[in-house]
Amino acid sequence: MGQGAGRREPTMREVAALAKVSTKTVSRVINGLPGAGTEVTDRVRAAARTLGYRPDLTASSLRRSDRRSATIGVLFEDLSNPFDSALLRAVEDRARHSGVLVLAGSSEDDRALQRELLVSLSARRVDGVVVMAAGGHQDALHQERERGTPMVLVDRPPTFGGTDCVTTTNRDSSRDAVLRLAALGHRDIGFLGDRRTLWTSQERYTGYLEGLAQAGLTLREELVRTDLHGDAPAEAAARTLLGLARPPTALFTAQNLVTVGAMRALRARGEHRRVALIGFDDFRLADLLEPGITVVRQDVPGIGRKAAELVLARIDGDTSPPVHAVVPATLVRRGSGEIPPPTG
Amino acid sequence: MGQGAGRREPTMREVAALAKVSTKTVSRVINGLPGAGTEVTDRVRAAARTLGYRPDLTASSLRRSDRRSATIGVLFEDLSNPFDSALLRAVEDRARHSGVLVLAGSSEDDRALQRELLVSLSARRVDGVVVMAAGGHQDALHQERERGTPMVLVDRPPTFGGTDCVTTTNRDSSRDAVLRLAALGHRDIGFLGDRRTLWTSQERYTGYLEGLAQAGLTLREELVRTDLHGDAPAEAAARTLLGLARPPTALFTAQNLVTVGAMRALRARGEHRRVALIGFDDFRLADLLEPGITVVRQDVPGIGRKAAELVLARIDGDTSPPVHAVVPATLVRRGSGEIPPPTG
DNA sequence: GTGAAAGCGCTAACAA
DNA sequence: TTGTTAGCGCTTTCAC
Repeated sequence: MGQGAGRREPTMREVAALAKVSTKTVSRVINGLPGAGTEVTDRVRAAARTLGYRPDLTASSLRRSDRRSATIGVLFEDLSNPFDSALLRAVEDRARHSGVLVLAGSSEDDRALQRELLVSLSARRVDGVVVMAAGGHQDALHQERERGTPMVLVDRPPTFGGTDCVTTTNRDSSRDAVLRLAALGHRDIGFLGDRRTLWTSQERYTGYLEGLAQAGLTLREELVRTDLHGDAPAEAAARTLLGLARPPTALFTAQNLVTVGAMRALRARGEHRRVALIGFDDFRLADLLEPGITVVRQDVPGIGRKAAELVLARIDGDTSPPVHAVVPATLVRRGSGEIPPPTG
Repeated sequence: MGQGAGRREPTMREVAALAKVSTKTVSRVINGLPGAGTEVTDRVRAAARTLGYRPDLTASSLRRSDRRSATIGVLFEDLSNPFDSALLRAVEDRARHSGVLVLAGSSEDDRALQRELLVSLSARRVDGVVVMAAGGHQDALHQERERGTPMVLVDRPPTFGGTDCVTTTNRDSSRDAVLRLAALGHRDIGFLGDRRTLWTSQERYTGYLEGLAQAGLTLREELVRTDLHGDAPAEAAARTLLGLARPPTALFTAQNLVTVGAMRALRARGEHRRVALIGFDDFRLADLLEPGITVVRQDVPGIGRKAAELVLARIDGDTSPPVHAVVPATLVRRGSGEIPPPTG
C-alpha cells in the first residue's frame, strides 16, 4: 500500500453524476438544506457513500458568503507550558462545541515569531484568534485587529483599544497573599518576580506593594528581585535574599517557575519549614511537597472558556463594546503560606 | 472601532488593477516565481503594500496542482496533559520549520470523538496527521489511512499495516527498571499500571515480567494492579498493596499519574523513605520531592520531532517502507529507586 | 516577460 | 423540487 500523498478525493460533481442530479442538489443534501425530495436525497446519500465522498470545507468556505473557515488561531507563548496547554485545552473544548477547530502555535514570547505566525494564520483565513501577547510593543497584534480580525487577548491585556481580553485577579490576589503573610506576623516579606516587561509581573508586584502598604509595612527594596526568567535565576536570587543579614521571613513568588526556584533555594538551605512561601500559579504536586506549597490558583479552564466564548461571539457578529473579563483566582492553603515568623 | 467579522481582504485582482498588470503577474511576484521584470515587480509590491494585500492560502491551495494546505492535524488524547503538550510542541516546531501549521485536537481516548475530529480535519484538507490512537479498534484510523492520508502514530503503534509510528522503549526500559530494583536486593516488587487496553501498559507490564524472570524472581500476582486510571485509583491500589501481610518492598509504577498516586499512598503511610519506587514517565518537580523520584524518562521532544519528520516526508512523496521508530528512554536516578530492601 | 482563458470544488442567485 | 449560470481567489495552461 502506498505511503504517498494518496489518491484524489471524490468531488461533489462525481457524486452528482452518479446520483444523476445537479451538483446544487448534492450540495443541498450534504448541507442538510431544505428543498430536496426524499427519493433524491436517498440517491445522493447512496452515491456519496459509494464514492466515499467527503465535503471540502476550504472550497465551500471560499464560495460561501460568510467565508467562515470554522477555524480559529491560538497563539500562546509555549504550548508545552502547563498553563498554556491547559488554556489551549479549554479553548479547544469550547470551540469544538461550536464546530470550530484550533490552529495552534507557540510564539516563544518573540514578537517577530508572533508576527510571522499571525501572518500564517491569516493566510489560512482563520475566523479569529486568541492570543497571549508577546512582551513589548503589540503593533503586530494591533494591526491585525485593525484589519478586522476578531481577537481576544488572554493573560495580558492589549495596549490598544477595541479588543476583548481575559485576565485573572493578578493584583488583588497578590495583595491578599501578602496581607495573609503579614497577618501571620511577617514583617520582612521578599518578592521574586519574572520579567518586568510582562504585564502580569507588574500587576503582581503592584499587588505586593499594596499589600505591604495596607499592612503598614515599609518596602525593603533589597528584598525585591525581578526579571527572573526560569527557575535557575530565581533560585540564585532566593539564595541571595536568604543570605542577607536581615533575611526575609516570608517570600511571595510571582510566577510558577520562580516559585520552583525559591523552593530549591529554601531546600538547599534547609529552611523550607522555617520561611513562609506563597506562589502565584498552581502546579502539579504542590501538595506532595513538604510542606505543601500555598499558591494563588488561576481558574485556567474558566479563562480559556471565556476567551473562546468571546472570540466566537465576535465572529458571530457581536458588536457590543469590548470586554475585559477578569476571572477570579483563589488562594489554596497547603502549609508553606501558613508558616509564622520565628518568635523573638 | 468595529468588533465584528471585519472588512473584506483585498484580492489579487485588486492588486493587479492598481499595479496595472494581470493577476498572473501578481501571482508570480507574490510567490517569488521567475519571469517578472524588476520594474513590474516593484509596482506590484507597492500596490500590494498599499492595499495591505495578504495571499489567501486556501484559495491558492484549491487551485494548485499539489493541493497542499501546509497544515497537518495533530490528534492526541489530551492536549493539557504534560506528555501530550510536550509532544505537540515538538511536532509544532518541526512543522513550522517547513512552513506547516498544526490543527490540534484532543480525542479524550474516545473513538467516536477521534473519528469525528478526523472528519473535521479531512474537511479542512490537512496534508497529513499525527495521531495518538485511542484505545480499542483503530478502524477509523485505518480507513483514513486507506484513503491515502499520510499518517504517523505516536506512543502506540497501529494495529494495521502500511503506517509509520514512533514509540519509546517501553518494554526494555521497564525491564531494566525492575532489574535495577532486583539488583538492590528487592524480591517483592509490585506493579501498578493503568488501563490494560493501552498498548504502552501492556508493553510495560511485559517488561516487568521479563525483569522478574531475568532476575530469577517469581511473580506474585497479588502485587500486580492494573486498570488504574488517574492518581486516585492508583493511590487506593498502592495502599492495598502496602497493607498486605507481605507487602512489596519496591514498586514499579507504569505511568505518570499512577506514580503520583503511589507517592501519595507511600507518604500517607510514612513509608516513602522505606519503599523503593521507580516510575515510568518523568514529571516536573520529581527532583524536589523527598526522596527524589527515580523515573524512566522518555525523549518526548525526540519522539515529536521524529513523528513530524516522518509525516512531512510522506507528504513530500516519500514512498519507502513504513517505519516503526523507537526512541530510547533513559533511567533518571533521583533516590526513590535506590532505596534498598529492609535488612533481615 | 506578460497576459487571457479556463477551472480547482463549491455555493449564491436566479430560473424553470 | 430541481437545475443553470456565474464566480469565490487563486494558479494552470498556453498564447503572445
